[in-house]
Amino acid sequence: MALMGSDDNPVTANERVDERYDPHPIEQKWSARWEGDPALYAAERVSTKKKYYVLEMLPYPSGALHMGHVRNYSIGDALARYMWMRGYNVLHPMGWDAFGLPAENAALKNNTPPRAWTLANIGNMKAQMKRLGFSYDWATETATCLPEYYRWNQWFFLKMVEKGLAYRKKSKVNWCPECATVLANEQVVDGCCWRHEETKVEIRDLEQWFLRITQYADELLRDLESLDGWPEKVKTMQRNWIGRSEGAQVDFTLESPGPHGAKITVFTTRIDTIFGATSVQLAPEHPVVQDLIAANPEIKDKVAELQLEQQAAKDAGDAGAVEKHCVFTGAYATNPFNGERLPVWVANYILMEYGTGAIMSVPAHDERDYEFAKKYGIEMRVVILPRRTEEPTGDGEQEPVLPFTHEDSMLINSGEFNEMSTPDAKAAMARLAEQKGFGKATVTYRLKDWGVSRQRYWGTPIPMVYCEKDGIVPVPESQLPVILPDNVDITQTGGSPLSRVPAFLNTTCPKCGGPARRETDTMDTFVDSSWYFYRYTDAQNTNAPFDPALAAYWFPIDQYIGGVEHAILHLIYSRFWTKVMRDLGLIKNSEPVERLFTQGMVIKDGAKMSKNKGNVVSPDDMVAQYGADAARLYSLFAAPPDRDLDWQEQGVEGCFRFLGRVYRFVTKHAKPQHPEWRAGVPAELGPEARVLQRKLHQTIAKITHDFDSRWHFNTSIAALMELSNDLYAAEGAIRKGTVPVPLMAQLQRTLVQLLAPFAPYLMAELWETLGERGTLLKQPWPVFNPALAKEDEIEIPVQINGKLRSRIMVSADANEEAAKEAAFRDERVKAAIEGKTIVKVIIVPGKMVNIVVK
RNA sequence: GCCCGGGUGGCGAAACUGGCAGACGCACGGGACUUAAAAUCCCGAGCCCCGCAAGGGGCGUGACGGUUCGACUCCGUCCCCGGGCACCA
Repeated sequence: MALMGSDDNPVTANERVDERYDPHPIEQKWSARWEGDPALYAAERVSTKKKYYVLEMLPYPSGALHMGHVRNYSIGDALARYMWMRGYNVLHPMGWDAFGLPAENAALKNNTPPRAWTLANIGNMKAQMKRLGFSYDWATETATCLPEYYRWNQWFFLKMVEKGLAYRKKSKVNWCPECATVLANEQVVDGCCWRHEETKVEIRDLEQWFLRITQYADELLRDLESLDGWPEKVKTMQRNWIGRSEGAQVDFTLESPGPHGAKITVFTTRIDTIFGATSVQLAPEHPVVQDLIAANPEIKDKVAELQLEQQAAKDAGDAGAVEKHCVFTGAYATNPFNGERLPVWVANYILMEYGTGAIMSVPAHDERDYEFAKKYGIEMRVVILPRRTEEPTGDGEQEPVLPFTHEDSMLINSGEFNEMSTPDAKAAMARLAEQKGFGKATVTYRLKDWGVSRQRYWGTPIPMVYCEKDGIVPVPESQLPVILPDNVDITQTGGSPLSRVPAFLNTTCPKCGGPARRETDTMDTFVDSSWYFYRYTDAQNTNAPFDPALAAYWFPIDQYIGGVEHAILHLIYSRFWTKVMRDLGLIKNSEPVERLFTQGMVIKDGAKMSKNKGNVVSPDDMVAQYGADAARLYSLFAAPPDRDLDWQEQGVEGCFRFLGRVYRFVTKHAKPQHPEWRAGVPAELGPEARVLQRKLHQTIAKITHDFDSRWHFNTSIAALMELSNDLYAAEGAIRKGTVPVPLMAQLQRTLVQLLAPFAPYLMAELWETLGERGTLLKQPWPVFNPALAKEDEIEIPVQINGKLRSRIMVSADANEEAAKEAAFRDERVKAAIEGKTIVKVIIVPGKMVNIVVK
């Protein structure tokens, strides 16, 4: 055995002192071992342990992972590993959101069939994930494009048809010319397609399948209250999206009725102001407008113009900025509350999609109506006043500043309702309207039913058949899955590609056996991701989407991690689907996710990474250069997980260096053959050893606390760096032999365990170096001893008049008296208060002393 | 316009309940090792001023004001950046 330097003690130092940290052989070695042990990350089917379901949002298999994925999965993986070490039965699955348009686009571009393209991408990305060392149970892997999965989409769809939750209707839909398909409301952003930010969405009339999510609107809203583990921001976004608003509908009778009806139903949240209504306003697309045009053709062009203006405003995504224009139709309608005759107008600021597409205009008490009425010189009538809590100061009614819209008001000029408060009047007026049959209290939602038909190929076929004799007929459950055919020409545009596949299109009616056509639209891919996490609990099941008993065990998901961009789309559909499944009797839980974490974006050079900006960093490059551990470590170290992360390659290098330091320390100081290596740590330690022991216990406390509460892994890793720095600083003491071998062993073992959730490859290797067998993952998490973590002596600041003037050493549990004494004994303090009067001394034990002098 | 985040050294950040601002890392400077370099190890460092130096003083968490013995932290007014919502009756 060759000894190194002359002062190297053979008992304390190994020979591989200068060995360089090369992550690649280590990561390859462990990758191969883990690959050969499929049970390693498998959840126990039957277990006495507490369960923990940690889930990261499943990726779309676009071809390669990006840094956002690496960050997302590094957070989830650290948590999964930690929970394993805490002794939980952990489910940590992964899958693929494998249907969707990019596969068709790629097919057009490269002449590769969508299936082959998608499966190749999955293969590639799965290899990347394995290379990064994520602890997924691949036995539960799910790809939504496989018939084994999507048949259950079809099954759910049939159940929803049965329950009246899926229905077909003709309606105005959002059409993206680029995607050549329909979009859900949720997929339209500022009048443009969510995937094509430059492409304006067109409005088309189409027959579509809809899911009745509005039936659950109230519950979706109400249950947000119970989601304590969700970010407030996401809940607010969902609340806004659902947009519940309580109000009333009131029928205004038309003087000259047309074929579209004799009345105009308006929606208002302020029925209490109805005596102040001075006109009725219709959306340009309101059906009654057709009748009014027929009666008065002069307004036709103007209405068309208003409609165009409205569309332009929507496209611009800046609706509020567009000027209000209106046209008087010449018609009149009667206010049922006071029999008053009101002019009917068409206005460009009234939306057909919301409420009833008609309003009563109350210029004195509504900002928009006020703006419009001022412009057109329409009468304003004040019918509510601020409520006086005290006696009026003067006589005569005080005119409020218009528009006056406060809820805390009192009615005037409103007949029998005079002097009622706004809430009382709302209730009383709605009641009267209902009694007399011209209105009622209603609730309106912004949320619309979910249009799920897509005129695309690469998606789940909708399991319905059209028969000339029997009409729309569901495919019987026994005939599922309706297989998506291969070899479909998707190069032609216009219409669903499946409609050009006769073998698919032509079928027989399940009812009468006669010739029939299949539905050729496919489902929105958000259907796939609405319930995939249930499938993970029972991915191989061929008789049901999953075994209810397994779902009951694993659900709700304990921790879901993903990007905030899914705050409404995916996360609201998932909540809806869970409630439907509950009502189908499949599950007991009403919410899928207990705790939700939304991580920040990965930024580089001040912008989100994107091909356009050319600032993309490839995970493969990072792994090739620094190894998976360093890349993952950096993605957690550079910023707290909820904040945006600025990617700096030199930062990765810093993490790589840190891992190198840990590697070298352990390879140098591991002495598993030493007779005392496994002995207990002595109760009495010298000062140098004690410093290390204290730091160790403080570090365990810190990391444990970070996992259990804040998830500020950047500070966890910083604490581990501090521990490692202290170990290096103690090398002199180690050489002298003043750090007992059992403590050395404990220091290294614990450091490796604490780092294991963040850098699993190297820690597995070092665990072995330390002479340990067995999976690190299944070792119990280190326990800290508060007595050992406690400082004996601490330095505290002494301030004079709030300014730092000195620092003193006191015992950690020094009381006020002791701290005060020590402070006044200090030379610098003495000098600073010389000749001054002491007004007051503030002492916070263990923190500071402040002496106030004059 | 409304609702959330955020604004701290050259940079990423830390300070968890009002108690030493800048932990940890990057970049930088110096030293050790080396024929040399890389790698590694050690030391330094918010800014400004005084001093040859040891050291001393002042300023400092977007701006201004307030509360307090004491404010990155609490309150008020405002500015900037990011995100969400926005004619929703």
